[in-house]
Amino acid sequence: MAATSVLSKDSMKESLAKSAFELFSESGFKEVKLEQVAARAGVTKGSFYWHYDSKKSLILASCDCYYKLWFEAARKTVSTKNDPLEQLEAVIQLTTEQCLLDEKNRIFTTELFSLVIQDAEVKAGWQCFYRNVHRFYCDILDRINASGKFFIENPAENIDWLLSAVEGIKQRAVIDPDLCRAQARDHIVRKLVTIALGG
Amino acid sequence: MAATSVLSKDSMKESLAKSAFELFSESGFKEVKLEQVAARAGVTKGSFYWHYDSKKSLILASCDCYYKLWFEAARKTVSTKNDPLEQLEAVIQLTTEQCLLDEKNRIFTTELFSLVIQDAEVKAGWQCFYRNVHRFYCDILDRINASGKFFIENPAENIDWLLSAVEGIKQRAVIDPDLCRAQARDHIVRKLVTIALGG
DNA sequence: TACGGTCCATACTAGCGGGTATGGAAGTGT
DNA sequence: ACACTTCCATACCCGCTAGTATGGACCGTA
Repeated sequence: MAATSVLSKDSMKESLAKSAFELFSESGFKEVKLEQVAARAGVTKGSFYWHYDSKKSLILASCDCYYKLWFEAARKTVSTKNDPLEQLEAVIQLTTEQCLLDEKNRIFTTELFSLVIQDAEVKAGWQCFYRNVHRFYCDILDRINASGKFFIENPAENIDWLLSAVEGIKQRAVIDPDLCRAQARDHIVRKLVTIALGG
Repeated sequence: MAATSVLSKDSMKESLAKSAFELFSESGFKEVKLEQVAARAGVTKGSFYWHYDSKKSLILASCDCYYKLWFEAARKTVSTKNDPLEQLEAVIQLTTEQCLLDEKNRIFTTELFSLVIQDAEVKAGWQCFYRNVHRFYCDILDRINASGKFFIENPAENIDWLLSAVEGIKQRAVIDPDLCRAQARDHIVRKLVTIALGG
């Protein structure tokens, strides 16, 4: 197998996953047809099956795509600050914006939760992602503790409450347009920071 | 139309809605087929269409079923206590148990959220239900305030955070079996009460 | 030049499930 | 006794889509 072939194969496989992720984020897993996914990637359904053996494999790939994007954005956001407290605020701000303003994010995660309940593999993937996100936040709290400015007693539990609140906000945002106002957003971010710090 | 016919008609229509609600709570909206719903209610698919004109009507009816059951359980729970603070604790306890122990509840609501995003009618129904739940909790807080024992500054906002946290817990419970331990449950209930009281 | 692997398109199958057409049994009003 | 309504069953249609069968173009290799 030549090097170019390898690249071509992987790139099309990833392109299909990315196309799927985008479409799933607009209409959900069941609504999106394989032909649409293939078309967006520039191939046909027949070719799709050369790269994936089923729709479910594609769904799993699109989840990985989402997980990867989350960490890319989060790490990038963190890297813009030096102070760990500012890092926490920045990541919470990022997460809040995603919940409140990015409807596609909401659609994808909501659909994902349905699947998590129904499918063991999807559940395992989500479980892994959730643990990593949890650790990501905890690391920031640990750095805050190390800085000596604050002392956070139960970082892990605070983060659990933070993540719970975030999911709740995501759902409220679906039916409550007022949450998207800049003022409400800032208020939410401040409240979430308080939760993370154990207040 | 005779009285017996009226009763029979409404009873079968409700029976179909109830059967649908139960099946949806086990496998989700898309998975459940109209034939299953009809069979559980003791009729066939053809008969189903005499009572409902589409699967979507059935879904809406099953949602109403859920909403009704929630308020029945909540009101019953509240009626067992006189002290509004105890009422609050009891309802939060009830809600938590539903989130943590009742998998069917989780499945139904998770599926419901997917639909809320996709369908305007389902969304409107959920919006109405959410408002009523919100008011239900706020009324309890108002009674607590009236009792003079506590003073809760922002009842409405506290309840928003309470409901957000509850939804987050529901999701965490899917992947975290530890939450179902009695000890963890009590801890969560205490924390939620604190949130409701504005702590 | 012959061969085998890669990647893709075209055309097709299969079966599932929402919805319909139709008829019939039982009860009701006159 | 007659028509009429209500409620249900049987049998059927039809659209849709995941997945398959097949063949061909291209590329590296011997």
